[in-house]
Amino acid sequence: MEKLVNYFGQMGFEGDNLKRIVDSFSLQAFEKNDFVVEFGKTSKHIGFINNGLFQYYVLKDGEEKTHYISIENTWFASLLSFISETPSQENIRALTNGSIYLINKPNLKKLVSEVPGFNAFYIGLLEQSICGIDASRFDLIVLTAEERYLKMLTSDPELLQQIPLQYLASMLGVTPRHLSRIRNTIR
Amino acid sequence: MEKLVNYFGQMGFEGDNLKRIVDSFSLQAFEKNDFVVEFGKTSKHIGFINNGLFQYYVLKDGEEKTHYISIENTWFASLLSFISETPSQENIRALTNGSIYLINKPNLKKLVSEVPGFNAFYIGLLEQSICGIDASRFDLIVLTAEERYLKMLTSDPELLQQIPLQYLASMLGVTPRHLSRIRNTIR
DNA sequence: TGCATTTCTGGACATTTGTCCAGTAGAAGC
DNA sequence: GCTTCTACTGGACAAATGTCCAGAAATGCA
Repeated sequence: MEKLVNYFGQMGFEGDNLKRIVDSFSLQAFEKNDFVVEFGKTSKHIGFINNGLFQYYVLKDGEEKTHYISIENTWFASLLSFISETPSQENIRALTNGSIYLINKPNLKKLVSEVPGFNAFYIGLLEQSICGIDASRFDLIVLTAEERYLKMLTSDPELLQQIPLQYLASMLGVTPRHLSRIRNTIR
Repeated sequence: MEKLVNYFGQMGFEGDNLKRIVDSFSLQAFEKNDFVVEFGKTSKHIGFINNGLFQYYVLKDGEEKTHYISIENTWFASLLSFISETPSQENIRALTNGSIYLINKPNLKKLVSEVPGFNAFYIGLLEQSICGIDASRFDLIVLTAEERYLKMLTSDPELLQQIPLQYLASMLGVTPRHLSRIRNTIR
């Protein structure tokens, strides 16, 4: 649980509170192609990624539409399903072997109401998530696929190196054929 | 402040707590074309819309790109700017005369930390916002403009009736010319 | 009511993006 | 070392979407 201790330590928790928080998570391993969240099932956990790459996607007319990929040291959630306790509209799958520190909703709620400061931490986490998702939504409307690609080149270079271009194309909202054209014109 | 009293009453607040909450807001009127939030300035408030239509947009190459429109009885915010206290990337403007109950951040924080239950309310509001924004982002990647239009027809009929099609086209990510084609093929 | 302004539609053509596919290169397994 | 699989590129053509624009319809205002 080392990463988790470090993370919450940096967030200002210590002693019994830190232990209480860390003990509420459990580390689960996933092999390449394992599902973490499956379409139609309600997601009961959120988590902090210890290592690995996880692909969020939906099947449409038999095709995978990737809308997000998370990497290590970031939070992981099928937000809509977890928050509203409804069946997930998406699949989340391990693209590599990896592991995630998971926590379920009852335990999360307990931390929020019982551990001093955790409530402020959770509000901060929600606010950060909103900023990230809102900015991403903003870019989808305001920027072209080429501009989004250029933005990723500078803002997420480590992600770009790790994931196959076909997934990236899907995230950008274009076909692999077209991403190839975009990459070609940039050179 | 009637709408606000009703709203927070339905949320389970009463007596002194309800009064304390409502008194933290102030009603501000806007005339058509007034700016509520201006590009480059940090947004200091969030609010609850008493009445009116408010357009969120950005100027790109001299053109307005509308990414959202809020209507009465919903919450209003330039989220990224308000939360992260950075200059707004967007303009928000009144499309009609209207008014908004506004609250600033210090007052909001006080309510969160001092009024019993407000903290849970605020977490719920953030969670609801995340669900809405995430679903919208999801649709932008997974659905075509035509599918998004059909979805709005059933999910937001009142909004469709109120806003000019040019703004709707922009929200859907197409030109007015193309929205006209979409509407034509649907008939 | 009538004029001015804004909004909406759709034609003609240009550009962008997708589809289908074949070829190459590199990685993985035996 | 050879085969097999997967990822990536780019050609040729098709389909979707944008640009420019003019006329029609709707709306606001005097």
